[in-house]
Amino acid sequence: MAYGKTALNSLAALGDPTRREIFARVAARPSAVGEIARGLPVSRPAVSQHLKVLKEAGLVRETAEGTRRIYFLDPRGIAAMRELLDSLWTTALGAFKQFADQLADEENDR
Amino acid sequence: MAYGKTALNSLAALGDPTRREIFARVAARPSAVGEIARGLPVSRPAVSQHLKVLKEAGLVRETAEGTRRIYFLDPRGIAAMRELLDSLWTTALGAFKQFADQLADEENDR
DNA sequence: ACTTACAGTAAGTAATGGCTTACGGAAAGA
DNA sequence: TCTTTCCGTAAGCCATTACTTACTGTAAGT
Repeated sequence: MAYGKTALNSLAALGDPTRREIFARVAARPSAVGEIARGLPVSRPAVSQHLKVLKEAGLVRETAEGTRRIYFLDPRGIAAMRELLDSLWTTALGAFKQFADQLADEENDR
Repeated sequence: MAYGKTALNSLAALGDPTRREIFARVAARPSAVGEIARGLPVSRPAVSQHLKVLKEAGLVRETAEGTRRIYFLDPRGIAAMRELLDSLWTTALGAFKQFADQLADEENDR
């Protein structure tokens, strides 16, 4: 529980391939739901549902523009994931260095 | 497709809680499958399956040691995720700024 | 007021994914 | 070679969830 639930939810939200694709499109450029759905192999309501998950995960936000809803990246969610990853990265580097040294020693022993 | 799909896949691999725990244990110290499974609420084959996913995501690698398979982190996967997140961070800030400016303009128009 | 365009929600179905048990196979020791 | 230890794979089960169609609602134009 060392990390925020937000970051963990974000990771889980990216578990679905379709949702990853939607996320990538929103990341490329803020867009309306219809635009995002266009070209995707799933229906527009499906995209709406995915966007809801991404929103609850803190990865995207929306703003109304007429009857259209423009979705764009939420910096907070991205930041949370970055922090989580940075923390993992630190401990991982330490462990890996130790392991690499050990491997090198075993090489020298032959 | 502006970003590497591989890195997104890596992030997705960390979506499952059990898989995160396994990844954390491997991150803490390179270990064999049996060691990792010990203390976990799932069976050893389940751990094997999770490790397979993590491996395909480029997050871990393995080396044989007798009949044991030692799993350790793959720094390249971690690095790829960091680069992706850094890139996302930049675009997220841009999208958010654009959103904030737009809101400010609409405020002024009233 | 009527229509059109856009999007979220409900409900039911299909598919995915994580888990288990059972099995097979390679390495090391007796 | 026989046994033991370690591990990956196969098959099937079950809970979750992703998807579709149908519906409702809101904003804007005519």
